[in-house]
Amino acid sequence: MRQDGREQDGDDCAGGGRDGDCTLREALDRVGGKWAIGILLAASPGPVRFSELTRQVEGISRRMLTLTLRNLERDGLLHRLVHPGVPPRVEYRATPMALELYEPLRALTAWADRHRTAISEARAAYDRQNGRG
Amino acid sequence: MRQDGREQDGDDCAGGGRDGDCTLREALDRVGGKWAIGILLAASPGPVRFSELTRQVEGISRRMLTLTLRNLERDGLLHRLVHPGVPPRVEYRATPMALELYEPLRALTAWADRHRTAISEARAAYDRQNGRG
DNA sequence: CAGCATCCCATCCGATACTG
DNA sequence: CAGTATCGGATGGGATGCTG
Repeated sequence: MRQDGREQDGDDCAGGGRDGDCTLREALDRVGGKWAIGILLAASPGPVRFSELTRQVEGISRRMLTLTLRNLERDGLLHRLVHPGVPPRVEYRATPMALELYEPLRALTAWADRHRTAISEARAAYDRQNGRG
Repeated sequence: MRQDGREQDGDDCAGGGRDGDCTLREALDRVGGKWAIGILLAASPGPVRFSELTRQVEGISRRMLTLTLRNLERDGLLHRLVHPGVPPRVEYRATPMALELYEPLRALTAWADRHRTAISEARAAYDRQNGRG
């Protein structure tokens, strides 16, 4: 039931034919979830604590924050550092590998930015053509 | 119930705080699904027919192919051209906007490629530390 | 050939209550 | 503070049968 989001390393990842498609899937699986990006961006400037993340990543539940953090940690995108004591204090820090994600993601953002209105209009046109209910 | 994958244009898209996060979400929502990339890559070199796609995008079902094609068409990433006659003949062609996606996706692929083994090892280490069952 | 309709399961994700 | 445990709804996606 994979509630922990853990997958086998021996992924099938055959789904495309063209080379690099599989590699792309790997990247998207890491970053495509609802919260991963928000967390990584929040952790990029410097280490953040759990409670900071619940505030900075708006709308996230403690459950999804925990699950996503664990996955990012597992993939080596975040380091988790526990400062012993009471109250507990845990810091998450983006790894260099995670910081390198910034560039590719900026490229994607730029694309979305360039075409935002075109996409919006395409949708409107499509929905007008067909029914939207 | 959204079986057609249609979402409102007025997305909440608040989930991050940092600017550009929302824009990034929009892009990922378009391209993050299991099949969108494979289809777009297959359609990039030139127009493809439905049946070609069922072969080139390995593992896809007719259902998911249809759904994903409709979504890509709705977002203006594919043009659908029906040649009347019997048997039916439908061509899908990537739009210029879709072709521009190639660059950002290549950046992501390059990232995944650079760090593939690092990620794999991070996972193995994590799973060794904690239990993998 | 190019779909659509239906059924069903797996996973994602949110809400909530509890804990060291 | 930083989680874990449990439940339940929403969504993604596969299998299959039917149709113009």
